[in-house]
Amino acid sequence: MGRWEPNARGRLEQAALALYGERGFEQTTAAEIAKRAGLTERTFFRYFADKREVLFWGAGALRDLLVNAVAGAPESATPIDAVAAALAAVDAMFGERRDGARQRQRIIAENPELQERELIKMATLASAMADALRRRGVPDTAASLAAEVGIAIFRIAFERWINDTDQRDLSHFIRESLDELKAVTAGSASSFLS
Amino acid sequence: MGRWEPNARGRLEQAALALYGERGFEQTTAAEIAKRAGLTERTFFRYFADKREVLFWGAGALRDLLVNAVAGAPESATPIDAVAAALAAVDAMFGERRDGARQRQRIIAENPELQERELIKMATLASAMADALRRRGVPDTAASLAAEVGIAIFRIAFERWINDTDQRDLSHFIRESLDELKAVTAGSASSFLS
DNA sequence: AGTGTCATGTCAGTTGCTGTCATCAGCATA
DNA sequence: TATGCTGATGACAGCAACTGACATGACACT
Repeated sequence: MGRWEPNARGRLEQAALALYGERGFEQTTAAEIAKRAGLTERTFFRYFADKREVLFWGAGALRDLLVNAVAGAPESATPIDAVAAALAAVDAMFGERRDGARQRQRIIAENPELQERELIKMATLASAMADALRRRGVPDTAASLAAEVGIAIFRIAFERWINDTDQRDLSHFIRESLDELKAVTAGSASSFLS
Repeated sequence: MGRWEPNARGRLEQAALALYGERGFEQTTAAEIAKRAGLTERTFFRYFADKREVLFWGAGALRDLLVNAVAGAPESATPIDAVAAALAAVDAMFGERRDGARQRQRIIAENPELQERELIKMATLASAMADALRRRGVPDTAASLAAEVGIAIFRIAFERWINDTDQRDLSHFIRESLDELKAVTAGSASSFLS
């Protein structure tokens, strides 16, 4: 066997998740995480840009998934169609592990710094989807709007899914939110600005 | 005159904005800000919870403005109507000082930590508006959606306004985005989830 | 054997932020 | 006038998040 135990990153991640869950995010120091993983604090920061990033480094893969789904939607699909297809793809990928998602979300919900990081990751996803829509020829503003609205739907659907006591899956809530959105925006609107 | 120069908070804010503008946010230390304001670092942190908050502490007033506008919208107004009215109120309040807004936005755009803080402030606004809508009797999901979508519209309209070279005012872009949203969501949609 | 690479360790330093106690003008009240 | 309280600030010590610089030693390749 090699000089070092294998999978340093994975050990750090596991140790961090365990400690964040036990004591909470703020009450956990980087040195403690490293120690539990059998490494040093310095090495922790070589793998993760900061303490928060442990919970979010998977966002890159999620972004690729969304972008590919948007790009791969049929030519005939409207912007919202393409976004809806992308969200459905997310369900297919992460839909099973609701318990893990719950645990992670509980940790995030307890700490404002983590919520900030989550929001900027979501914004990154929206931005990437908007770019993908523009590559499909969708005009600038429409692309931004469809992507941003799609992420809003995802956030709301995800929250409801996490807190759902039945076994309804994520795409159920996505569909529900999407329909409700259409109902909400169909109203008169903008009359106060004219 | 008193023992202390008056308006410590204002002096700190002014010093911070100046330094953030000159050297950038990261390159400015809390001690430097305090020194320029004729105070100590400790006092800086008594007025502002952290370095970032200097740029965002006005958000409380903005929240009140939005909430009051939503609450004060006529009974007949749909959720989106109420949200649109609230955004129009923001334009009336902050619409004139575009140059200040530009400067502030430039500083934020250059630093991810500041973007995170901006996003959580926006999320707070959305949440407050959603609550205000619920108090009007709007159902749960619809309230969240209308508020979240309203903030998305605001963000996009604000960005376009900041970068606009003509003299079109903020409400112009809000109206534009709102109409575009209606067009975008009116499409078929959700067919991929059925 | 020699040489370079790569993951990790070690150490020292900066900065954001916090807790705690001291100071001292101004005000009230006796 | 004396006394005591209050509220804003300073002074100081300390922790924890990160960063830069350099050292180490197993492994691979030649």
